[in-house]
Amino acid sequence: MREEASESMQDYLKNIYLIIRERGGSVSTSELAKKMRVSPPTVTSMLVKLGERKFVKYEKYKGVKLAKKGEIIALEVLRHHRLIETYLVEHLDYDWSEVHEEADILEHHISEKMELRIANALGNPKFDPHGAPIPSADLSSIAKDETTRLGEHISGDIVVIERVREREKEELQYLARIGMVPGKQVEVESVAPFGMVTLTNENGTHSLPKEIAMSIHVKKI
Amino acid sequence: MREEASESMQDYLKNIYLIIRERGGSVSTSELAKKMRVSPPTVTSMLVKLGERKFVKYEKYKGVKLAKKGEIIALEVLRHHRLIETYLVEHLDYDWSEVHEEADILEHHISEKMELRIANALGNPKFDPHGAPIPSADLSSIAKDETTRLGEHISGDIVVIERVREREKEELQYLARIGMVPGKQVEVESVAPFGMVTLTNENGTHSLPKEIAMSIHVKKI
DNA sequence: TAACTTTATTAGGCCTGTCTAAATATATAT
DNA sequence: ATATATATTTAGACAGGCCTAATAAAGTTA
Ligand SMILES: [Mn+2]
Ligand SMILES: [Mn+2]
Ligand SMILES: [Mn+2]
Ligand SMILES: [Mn+2]
Repeated sequence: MREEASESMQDYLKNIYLIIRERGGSVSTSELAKKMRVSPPTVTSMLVKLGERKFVKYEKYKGVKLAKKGEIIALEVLRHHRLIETYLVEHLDYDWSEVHEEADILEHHISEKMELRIANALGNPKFDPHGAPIPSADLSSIAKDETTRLGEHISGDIVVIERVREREKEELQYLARIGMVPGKQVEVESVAPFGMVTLTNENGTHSLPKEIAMSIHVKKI
Repeated sequence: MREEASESMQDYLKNIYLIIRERGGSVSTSELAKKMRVSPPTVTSMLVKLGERKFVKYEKYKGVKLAKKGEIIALEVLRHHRLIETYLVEHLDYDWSEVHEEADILEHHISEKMELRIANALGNPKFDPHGAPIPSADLSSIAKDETTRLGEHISGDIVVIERVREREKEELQYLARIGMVPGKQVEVESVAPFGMVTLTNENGTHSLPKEIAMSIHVKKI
């Protein structure tokens, strides 16, 4: 399946999937251009091509959504990505915060056999080291998101971190350093009106910009 | 270094290196075209490009050799290839005979960090599962070949297999099945004039075409 | 709704790696 | 040494993925 789409197409499909999964609706040319670090005309011409090949539903000036074929490819690439990240952390001594780049390349190049061997070596995990759900081997399912965002919580809430979304490596390293990683418990101390959240965890008290707090998924306890 | 050459260039350089290491001299257009499964004009234009970028020394109608820059890239890619093959066998339950394709792709896509982590996980091996030498981390050295070819030996010689060169997967699987793998001892029973060698190992007696016997490197004991 | 701003598409071009067909250089055989 | 065969290069084309500049559509504001 994935071999039907070039590496570049696979990345477009994956990114369309990720944007829509996070916030629904459809994806605009400029949004995709920004995420893929490519010019808008490049996106337009790729969307035309992906549309012709029935990977996406694209209507001029109206944004793009995935067609079934495209969603399957997106899930396949995402499964590879998240399995690779997990493998690098569990078996090759990578840090949580530094696996992304490597996985972003290798996701397109491992065989189905290697995917299987990696998944087996890991015991078929359902989540990657950031807490992101790994699509099932048959690509039929991916864990539903039942979390809230740390940035939505109010003073006094006590939560457990379930997931930290992809961000710049330095940001992730900082969060790791202050103990804001999946599995840790955090209490919301205060929420300032100008977008700063103060939190306490086992490491002490820390303040984070709301944007960062919104990229941390949690469950209230 | 390797990032200066495209994936395709890396493969040309690697294959030029492999041909010259095996038999010296220079490499012809048609030879390379055959090895790379590409048309001769494609090779010509690539050689011109590699020459302009000082990766090779190429003279029209006279074949190609590697320049220093090109040799370093070839060694780097080869190190990746052989480390990956070793890793797949040692840690991901691949069979000796089925690692080649995977490594042929991944060799271009792993980072220097991953190379290092893989090498460490393996204890910095000097040889891959086929017995081929792995270039050193600084690419300054690669084990000298001190073996003879099984196909050169005469009746009565007793040898140990040191290396089995890359061939079709099915051929390697057959050799594995009859116990012709690195580390095993073999006695040459007879050498027929029409190019058939008969051998005895712990599995019994087997005949191999001379061409195959020539791709098995051994040391006489 | 008219003017202006923002977003998206069209037009045209470039580079890489590949191909086939035609031309030419080199090697081989009579 | 000439003719023939083989190997190689040149010429010209194409698809993929990207770009900038120009144009046009959609959205926003007055
Ligand atoms: Mn990618
Ligand atoms: Mn897969
Ligand atoms: Mn390769
Ligand atoms: Mn390397």
